[in-house]
Amino acid sequence: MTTERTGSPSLIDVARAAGVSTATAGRALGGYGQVSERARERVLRAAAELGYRTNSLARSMITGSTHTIGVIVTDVANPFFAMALRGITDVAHPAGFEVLLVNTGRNVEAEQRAVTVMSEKRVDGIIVAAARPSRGRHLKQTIDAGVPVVLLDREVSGVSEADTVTIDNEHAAGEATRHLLELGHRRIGLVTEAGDEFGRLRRPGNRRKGLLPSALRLRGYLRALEEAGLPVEESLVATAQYDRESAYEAAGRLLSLPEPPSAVLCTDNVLASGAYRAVQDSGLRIPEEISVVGFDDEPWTTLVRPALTVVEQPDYELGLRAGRQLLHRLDGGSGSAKPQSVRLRATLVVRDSTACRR
Amino acid sequence: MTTERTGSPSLIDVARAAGVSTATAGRALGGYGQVSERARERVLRAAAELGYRTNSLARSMITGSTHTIGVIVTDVANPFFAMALRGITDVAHPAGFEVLLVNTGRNVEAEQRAVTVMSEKRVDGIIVAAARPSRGRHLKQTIDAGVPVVLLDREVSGVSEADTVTIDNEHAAGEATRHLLELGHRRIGLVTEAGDEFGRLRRPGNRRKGLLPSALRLRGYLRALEEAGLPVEESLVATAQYDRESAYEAAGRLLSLPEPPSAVLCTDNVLASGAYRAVQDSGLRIPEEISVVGFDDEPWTTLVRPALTVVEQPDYELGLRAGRQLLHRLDGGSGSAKPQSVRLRATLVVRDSTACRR
DNA sequence: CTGAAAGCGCTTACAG
DNA sequence: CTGAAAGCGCTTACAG
Repeated sequence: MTTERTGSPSLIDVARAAGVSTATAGRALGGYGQVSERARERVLRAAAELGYRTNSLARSMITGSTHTIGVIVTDVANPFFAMALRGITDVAHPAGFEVLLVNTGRNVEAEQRAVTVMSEKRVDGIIVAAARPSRGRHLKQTIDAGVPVVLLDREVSGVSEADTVTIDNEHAAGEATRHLLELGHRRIGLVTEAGDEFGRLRRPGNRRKGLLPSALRLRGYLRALEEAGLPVEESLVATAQYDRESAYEAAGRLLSLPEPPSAVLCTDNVLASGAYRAVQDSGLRIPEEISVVGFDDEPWTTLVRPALTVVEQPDYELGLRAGRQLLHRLDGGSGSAKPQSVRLRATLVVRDSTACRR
Repeated sequence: MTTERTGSPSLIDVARAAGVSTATAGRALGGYGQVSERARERVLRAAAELGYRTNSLARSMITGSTHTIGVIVTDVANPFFAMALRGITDVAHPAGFEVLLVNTGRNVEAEQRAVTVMSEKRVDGIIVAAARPSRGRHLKQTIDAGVPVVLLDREVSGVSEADTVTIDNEHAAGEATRHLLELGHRRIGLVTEAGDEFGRLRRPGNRRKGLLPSALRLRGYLRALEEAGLPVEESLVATAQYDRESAYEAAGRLLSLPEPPSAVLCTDNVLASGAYRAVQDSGLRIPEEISVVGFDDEPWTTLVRPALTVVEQPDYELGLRAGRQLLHRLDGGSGSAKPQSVRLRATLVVRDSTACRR
């Protein structure tokens, strides 16, 4: 029976109108198999007249592919992820893939639910910026169930089968720290959300995966100090929640230390804006009295005075590469090839907020 | 025949393992209909053991709902849309809806394709920030085909059946202009991407829908000047492409006018950052020698010195309301109720970049 | 090149 | 509460 008024016209309706079988109509419309020019024309005309739209659900159920990739991030409103997301869509759309987006708000349960739902919706693959590098069982299961996963921005312990596209955070933070060391700074403060990893990181030989970017940056900072033969002082590592206000307070704590740092490094763009504000409010002159380094090259960093020295992350490219990685794997070519690991370099951009220690 | 090794286990496999019919297994797993406690337990256990994941495609094909909403924006990387998008996901996810995201890059053809694909994927509804307010046929067709559409941030001519969630741009720009007028400014420059609408807007009685926010802001500016009995000078309206560099140049043109403005209003956050930069580089002191007003309350506006006076748009709420609007319509309650039109107010936040004309 | 038939994996009356 | 059967709208061998 035909669904004439209930919903949208089906292939049956089109086939009937064109005077062919549904098989032929499907071939003409779907661009597969062989169809005579004459049949094709009649089908296309009928489809246009009826306002026919293919039902992708039915097609996907048969073909096994939805041409949809899942993208899971912790916060789309963070410029870093917003840019990465654009990188992903910019490679996905031209390739004929749609993006199913989930924002987890850094909640692992939300991430687990997202992965489940995406599996049920039969996405072809998933790109995920994991909320917690130590929680990866759901991702492992997803891969085992045959859904390719690309880890974005952060590796996850126990998910070694996934492709990985990250930034060399440890090296980047090291660069920034060395830059300050070369300027003569000996007491360098850090504003980070990974302060609680301090103890774990100090234990030597701790090379396991599963650290958030901020923790890796903390490690880069610590290593650079050690290599310079400087003592690491825990009071110089100020922990903040992941928001501007908390970073403001953390930076304030550094500045009011009995022996305050002569330079401050922030491990992230959100924290940097809060810390920069705190330094402004402290009345200290940048860079004469204190040097400041941020992470991520947001537009505002060149608008403030003095312009901020930053570690510039290739956020857009990160997304681009993750998208390509996934599409490549879906292409079948590399179907079950061994996981690829791409690590992009961040660049230190020296501007006016860093200067020699007076 | 069972798909035992080919793919993931199906309901048939679960039913067999649990010793019940697929109908019963489906009821137990899907949470619909009546199932005895005993049967439910056996089914759930079997499903867990097999690692069963429901196939949403099959379910959706029958139920007619995918629990997915399409979201179309011009640029996810723009903080304004990034925030709106988060508003949408924040209301969609808790309600059990996923978001299918398309970035059009302001390209109408991309938008048309997006709408088609989303229809074919049978999204339950679409939220769209249209690329061109004058091009709405594809949206109209979508609505006619039974897919609810909510217009975000911009109305589209000829799509009167859609719900609408916008900001009162004309009023907001008027407020900003009046603020400058009250400070004694008589020559107020505008940096906008809608400069080419200048002629059309000046013709009185032009009340048709289908103007981009920037054009509405231009209109608000023009009206405020007229109401103040001031002549409108075309040379004070500097047109820019939608990027920082172009805004930098446009602002530069204003400043090098024979008789330059004593105040500049920017109709958008991207343009504002470029214009602010141009003023900085001009050497003019803000606000002593020139006042500056921006749009959108980005974090950087309080980081620059002097802090920027801005029109603050409720970007997050815009997304939230659009999401709610759509979900409400999907709830059936308001199924075919007449279209709702929500207009949110933007707020003028006066800071240090505006002062009395000297 | 074309069509009849089977089948993708579910849900939904319907009868018991 | 349970199950056999029909059906959602397509694509895919298979035979002609």
